[in-house]
Amino acid sequence: MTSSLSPAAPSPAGPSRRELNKAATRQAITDAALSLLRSRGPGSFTVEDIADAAGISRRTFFNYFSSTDAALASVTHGFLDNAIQQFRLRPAEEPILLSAQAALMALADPMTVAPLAELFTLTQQSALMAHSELEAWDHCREQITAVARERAAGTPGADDELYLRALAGSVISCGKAAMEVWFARRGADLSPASLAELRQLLIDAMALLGSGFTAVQPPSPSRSDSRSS
Amino acid sequence: MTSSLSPAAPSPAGPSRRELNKAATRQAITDAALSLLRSRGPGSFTVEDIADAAGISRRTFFNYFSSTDAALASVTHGFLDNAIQQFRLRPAEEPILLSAQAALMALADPMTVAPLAELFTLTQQSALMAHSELEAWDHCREQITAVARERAAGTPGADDELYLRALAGSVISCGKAAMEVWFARRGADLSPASLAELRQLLIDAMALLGSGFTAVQPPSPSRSDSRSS
DNA sequence: TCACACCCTTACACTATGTGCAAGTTTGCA
DNA sequence: TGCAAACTTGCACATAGTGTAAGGGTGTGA
Repeated sequence: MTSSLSPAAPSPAGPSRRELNKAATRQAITDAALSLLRSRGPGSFTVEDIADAAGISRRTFFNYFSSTDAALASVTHGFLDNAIQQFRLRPAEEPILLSAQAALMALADPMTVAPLAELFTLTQQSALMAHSELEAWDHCREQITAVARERAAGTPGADDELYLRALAGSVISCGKAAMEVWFARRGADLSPASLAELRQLLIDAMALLGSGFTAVQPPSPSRSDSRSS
Repeated sequence: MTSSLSPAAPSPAGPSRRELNKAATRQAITDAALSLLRSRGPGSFTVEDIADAAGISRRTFFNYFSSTDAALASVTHGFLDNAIQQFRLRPAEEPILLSAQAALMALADPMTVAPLAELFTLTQQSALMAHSELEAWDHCREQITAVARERAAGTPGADDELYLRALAGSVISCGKAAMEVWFARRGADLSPASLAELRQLLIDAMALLGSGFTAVQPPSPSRSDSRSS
């Protein structure tokens, strides 16, 4: 774990050696966990297996993650933290649903989605959505609530907790629903056509939410037209 | 655990002795768990403590629940199963949001809400929503999805998975949001006024969802008016 | 360059979780 | 009554998760 390169840190005052080491260890752990998930399937390897594969002690594993579940869920966490970051970048005046849609669009690229897609397929498409997986989504929900709350400080009508929480929760649920449907339809297919379908599903989901789920009865051709690429 | 009453089962062909015993044991476990939660606070008692308090062996505990968390979450599970039951009773033609609202109304009575309210307050108002707690809500989401799917078999427009999952997830999120806000405002207050507020919050939450969260800008007096009893 | 303080890793010990198994007990049924 | 199925229990064991103290790498100031 201790790469002894030239001791001088480069001039661009980046993260310190300690931070780099920690990040590398963290990455080594999740890589090892994913590798074991690929080779043995879910639930058939232990913390010690991961620690051995990552070249660290069992105790150190627990300094980074509280369980094998949590190590795997770091993939989801990374994805969703990314989403939050994109979400924060949106202008404060923009309607929240549009911000969410835009943030999600920014994530529908192969590099970002690939780890999550693989995780989903390897864990049997959310058959038994792991505990930590649910926690990751819930954590994201809280983040969105917080951002919405900040924005609402200026907006007169959107100031109550019910509105904020209900909206944030619904956004998360719809985003999750879109990804689940996509995984169910396409598996780990990351082709441009498949990613276009994912984007369309995310747009459709946000549209459903924005319309109060009333756009059902009329079979309007502009609704969920995701099947035709 | 073995109450030796008259061996003859009563004529009203109710549940068998075995089922009664199992139900009693299950209840004894959750009672013991709740009691320990009250007296010691969350995270400060073990499975063995619960088993001792319930008068069963540690091994038997695990025949009923997979963790202390799960034992406590049975409260939430009971509440939500009740909700699903009410939900199923609604006519199939009724819009899902109305069905959800009606089902939730039926649960806003003291006897039904009390256990959940106590659990919430004892676990610091969802500060660290336990793993199993999240699972309970997720399970309920799946149930609602299933019911909606059955209904959609007849309806032409609502047949796709995205619609079903997004809607069910949003309904759950909004219901959860309403309860969270209520707990935050009222704690374990079960007075008629408090329960009326809960009902209003649930109605408001479903209304928000039904309107696509657009009823924000105009400060219409009919919106979230829950503060005035 | 050295020395010191700090952070991180690790081994060890220990409690708690969760499960398989086999024996004992209760319940259902003929 | 007697048997079969279901339930409980004790035991053993692998794994999870945490406190602690010792050792090694890292930042910093003299």
